[in-house]
Amino acid sequence: MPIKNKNKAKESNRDSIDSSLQKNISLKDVAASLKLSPTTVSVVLNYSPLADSIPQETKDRIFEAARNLNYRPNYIARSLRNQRTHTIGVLIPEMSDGYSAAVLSGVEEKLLQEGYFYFVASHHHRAELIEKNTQFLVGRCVEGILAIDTPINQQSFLPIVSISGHDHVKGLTNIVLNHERAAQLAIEHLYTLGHRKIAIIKGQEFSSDTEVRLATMLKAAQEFGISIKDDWVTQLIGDDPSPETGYLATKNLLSRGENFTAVLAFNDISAIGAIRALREKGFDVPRDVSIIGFDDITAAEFHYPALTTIRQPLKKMGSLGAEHLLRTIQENSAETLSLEITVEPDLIVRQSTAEFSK
Amino acid sequence: MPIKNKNKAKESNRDSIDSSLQKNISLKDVAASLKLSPTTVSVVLNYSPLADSIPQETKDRIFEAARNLNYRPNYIARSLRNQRTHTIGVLIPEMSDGYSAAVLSGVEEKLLQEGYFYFVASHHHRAELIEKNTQFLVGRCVEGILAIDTPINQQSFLPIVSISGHDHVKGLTNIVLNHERAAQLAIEHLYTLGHRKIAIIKGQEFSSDTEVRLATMLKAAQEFGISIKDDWVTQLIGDDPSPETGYLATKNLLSRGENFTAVLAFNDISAIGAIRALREKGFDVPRDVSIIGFDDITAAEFHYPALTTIRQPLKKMGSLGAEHLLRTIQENSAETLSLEITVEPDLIVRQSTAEFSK
DNA sequence: TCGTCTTACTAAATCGTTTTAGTAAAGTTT
DNA sequence: AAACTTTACTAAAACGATTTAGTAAGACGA
Repeated sequence: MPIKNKNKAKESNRDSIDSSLQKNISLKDVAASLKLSPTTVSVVLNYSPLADSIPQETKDRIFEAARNLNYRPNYIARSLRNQRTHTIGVLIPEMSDGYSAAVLSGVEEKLLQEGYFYFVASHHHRAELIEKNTQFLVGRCVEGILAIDTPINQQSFLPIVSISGHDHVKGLTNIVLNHERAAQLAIEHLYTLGHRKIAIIKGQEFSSDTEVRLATMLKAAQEFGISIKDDWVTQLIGDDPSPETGYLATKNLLSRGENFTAVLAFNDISAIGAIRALREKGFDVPRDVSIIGFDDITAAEFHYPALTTIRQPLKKMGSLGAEHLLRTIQENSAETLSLEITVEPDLIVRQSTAEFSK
Repeated sequence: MPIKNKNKAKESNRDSIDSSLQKNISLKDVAASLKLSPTTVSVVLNYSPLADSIPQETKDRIFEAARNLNYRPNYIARSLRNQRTHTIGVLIPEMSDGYSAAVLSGVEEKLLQEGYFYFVASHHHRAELIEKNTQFLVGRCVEGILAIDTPINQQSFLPIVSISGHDHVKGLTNIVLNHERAAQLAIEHLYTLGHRKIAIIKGQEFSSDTEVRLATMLKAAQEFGISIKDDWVTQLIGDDPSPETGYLATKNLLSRGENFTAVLAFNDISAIGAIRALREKGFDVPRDVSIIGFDDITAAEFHYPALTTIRQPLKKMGSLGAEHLLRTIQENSAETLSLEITVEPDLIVRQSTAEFSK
C-alpha cells in the first residue's frame, strides 16, 4: 500500500510536469470539469467572501481540480477586469553603466516582494527617447514610473518617483542624496589631509546630479576657506559611461598647467580615468595628487590604488524609490504633494587620498 | 488671422498635454463621438483590409477624432483578444554583476526595436528561485524566456533561448562562445610569451561556463605541451560578484607555495582580485606574474595594469539571443530542434601579461 | 424588374476573468 | 402555514479591444 501511494505521488508529479507543456486551462475548463459555474470556481479560488456560503466539500473539490488541471489564472484577463497590471515602468539612461544596475537591483528586490514586475527602457540621455519610452510604458498600462537619473519635466496622471532627479514637478517624489553632507565629507577629508588646491571634475550636462554636485562642493570648499579657481574646474568629456570621460577631462585639466594637489571626480568611473591620465603624466596617486571618487561602485574598492570615495547607497535608493512608488499607487493618491526623501552618503577612505606634504 | 491660428495651435498643443493627465479614452468613446460603431473605428485605425470599403473621408474623420481625444488603445485588452503580449521574460543571476547588464543592453536594444518589452527576474544562483521566477514569468503570459547564465533543466511549452548556458534540453537554443577558440587564444598568448607554469582559477560551481572553461583550457594547454598541475588549479571563493572571490582564491593558491608564472582567471572581476592578492605578496603584475582575465568588461581596460583578457561579445550575445527568441516566437515553431549559435572571442592584449624572462 | 454586386457600415461573439444581481431549495421563525 | 433567512449556487454584465458574420441601401446588368 505505501508503495502504491508513492507511485501515485510520482505520477501526479509527472502529470504536472507534462501539463506544463500544454497551456490554456481556463476557469471555464475547470468549471466544466466539475459541472459548476465559472463564478463559483472563481470566488472559491480567490477566497472571496462570496464563497462563504459554499460548503467546504465543494471548495475542496474545486481546489483539487484546479491543481490537477494545473490551472493558472490568465494574468491578462485578470488585469483587464481589475484594471490593475501590477507592473511599473523604469526609465534609465543606460543599462551597462553600473550605476543604473545597482539601483535596479534594489528596485527589483522590492518589487518582486510585492508581486510587481517592471519594464525597463533606456534612453541614452536622448530627450526624444525619454518622451517616446514614457509613452510606450504608459501604453503598456504600467501603474507608475520610476525614473533613474532621468529628467522629468511633465506632470503625469501616473505616479512618478525619481531617483537622483532634481526636477520639481507637481506630484513627483524625489529620492535624493544629501548632497551638502556629501560635499562636506569630501572637502573636509581633503582639508584635513592638508589639501588647499583642489580641482573638480564635474559631470556632463545630461547627468542630473551635475549641477548640485558642483554647487555643493564649491560651497563646502568656501566654508573651509578653500577657494577653487575657475581653471581648476573641468567637465567630463564624451557621453559613454566609461573612464575615458574622466581620462580626457583630466588631460584637459593638466594641459592648463595648474598645480592642484587633489581632484574631486564626478564619480568613480571618471576617477579611474583621472588616475590613468595623471599616471601618464608621471604623477603618482596618492603621493603627488589625491583623488576622491563618488558612488562607491564595486570597482572602486578593487582598483589600484583603491578609491577613496563618497558612497551613495544606490541599492537602497532603488528599494526606497520602489517602496514609495508602490505606496502612492496603493493609496491611489493622485493628490500627492511633491515630496523629497533624502538618503545619507558615507565617506569611504581607501588609498587614493593621502596627506599633502610639501 | 495668423495670430489666431497660432493661438489655436498652442491651445490644441495644450489640450494634448492636459489630456495626458486624464486617461481612459476607449474605442467606444471615439466611436460614440463620431456616431460610428467601435467596429468601424477599429478596422480603420488598424489599417485592416476590412476598412477597404470605408470612404477616405470617414477614415480621415476617425483619425482626427482619435488624435484629438488622444486615444491610446488599451494594450491589455488587445493582448487578451489577440493572445499576444509582446513581452518576454529574462532570467539573470544578478543585476549588478556587470555581465548580465552587458548582455541585457543587447537584449533591450533588439526587443524595443521590435516592439517588445521584457520582465527581468534575478535568482542569485538559487535553484528554487529559478523555478519560482519562471513560474511567475509564465503566469505573466510572457511569449518566451531568455535565460542568461542560468541553468535550464526542463522543457517548456514556451520558446527558451539560453545565453552562456550549457544545457541540452529539447527545443532550447543556446547562444555560446566558441570556448575552444577562447582557450586557444589565451594559452597561445601565454605560451608565446614564454610561460610554461600556468595556474588556473576556475569559476564557482553555479556559473554555467565553469566546466567548459576549465576543460578547454586544460585541453589547449595540453596541445601546447603545457601540463597543468592539479595544485595550480583553484576555484573562486564566495558567491558575490566581486573581485573578493578571485582575491581569496589567489591567496589560497599562493599559500600552496607553487611557483607559477601566469594565471588564467575565470573572469575580469576575479582577475582584478587576483592582482591584488599577488601585489600583497610582493609580486608585480606583469613583471613577476602575468594574468589573463575573461569577458572584457569596461573595468578591464581601465584597471591598473590594464587587463589582457579574452573578450566575449556580451552585448552581441544578448541581441543575438533576443533576435533568435523573437524569430522562434514569430514562427510559432514549437517543433524547433535544439540549436546552438556560436560567437567568437577575441584576445585583447593589454598590460597584465608580459614575456616571462628567467 | 428581378437578381446580383458593391458600398458603408453594424451587431454580436470572443478573449478569460471578476462581480453584481439573481434564483431555487431548504430551513427557521412566528 | 405564510414570511423570512440561509445555503448553494448561476446568469449575465463588464473590462476594451478584434473579428466574424451580417445588413441595408444603392448601382448595375440582363
